[in-house]
Amino acid sequence: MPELPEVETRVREMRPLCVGRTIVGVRLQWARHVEPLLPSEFEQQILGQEILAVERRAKYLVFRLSRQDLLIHLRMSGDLSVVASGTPYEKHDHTTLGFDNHTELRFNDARKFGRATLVASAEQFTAHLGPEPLDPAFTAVVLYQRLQNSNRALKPLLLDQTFLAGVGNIYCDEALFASGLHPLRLASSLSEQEVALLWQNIRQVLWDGIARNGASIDWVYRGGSQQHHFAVYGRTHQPCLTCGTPIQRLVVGQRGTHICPQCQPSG
DNA sequence: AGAAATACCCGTACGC
DNA sequence: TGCGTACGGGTATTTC
Repeated sequence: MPELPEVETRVREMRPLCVGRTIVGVRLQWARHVEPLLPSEFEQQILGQEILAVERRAKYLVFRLSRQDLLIHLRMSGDLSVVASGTPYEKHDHTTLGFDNHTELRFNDARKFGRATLVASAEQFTAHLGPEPLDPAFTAVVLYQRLQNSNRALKPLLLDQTFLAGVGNIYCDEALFASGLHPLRLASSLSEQEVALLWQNIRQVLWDGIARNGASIDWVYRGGSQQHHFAVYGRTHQPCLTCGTPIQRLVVGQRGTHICPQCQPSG
């Protein structure tokens, strides 16, 4: 369940392993990974291009290539790694890019939700997305104005990538809890004070996630400890860390939602 | 037009 | 044990 912090973690991990590499080989095991291009088109276009930079926009990893941009979205279960050429393939290694130094970038994606999109311009491709929550330009005032313009419930709005880019279900629940806001509150009903708190907490939970290298959650089924450091997400029926009230799970906009009914009054 | 619901996937957890 | 089923999650697409 990579959200902004998990994607940012991968960006930082991939950057030193990918920048400066030239793509000399392609292996596609799942054609739809590269839609809307056909595998043959994808391969023909990407071969020979050098990776100039690795960046992030929303939940996309952006690989700046010689002539194009490659955007990788991990969706639910995707993960990236760079391994030595010849390393045996893992079960769900669907897309592999071979580099000029005997290493390979492997896109493992158990649920096949991810995408590797080759485009002329990442900016154009992501133009419809909302502001970056960690960008200095994203101020509390900007958030307040955007919330004022909406009649929707708070949570579905925060998850709408055209409203705000990079926040997913987990960090959304965490930010709302930290702000004492009920997920069904009407966006435009928030006071300036409430928005200021929400703005601060959105950024805080994201920064915290990045600081922990996105390792707070067992996202992509990496074996071992399933420990996480969240206050409400995944803590249904467990006591609220603030007041002890059992955490409730409800469904908001089709999404599992975790709240403390005491700390996040619906009224 | 805008908002809500559905489709896309499959590993996992659960019930019988 | 093994089979069947519900569930989750981000976003493009479809429906309301």
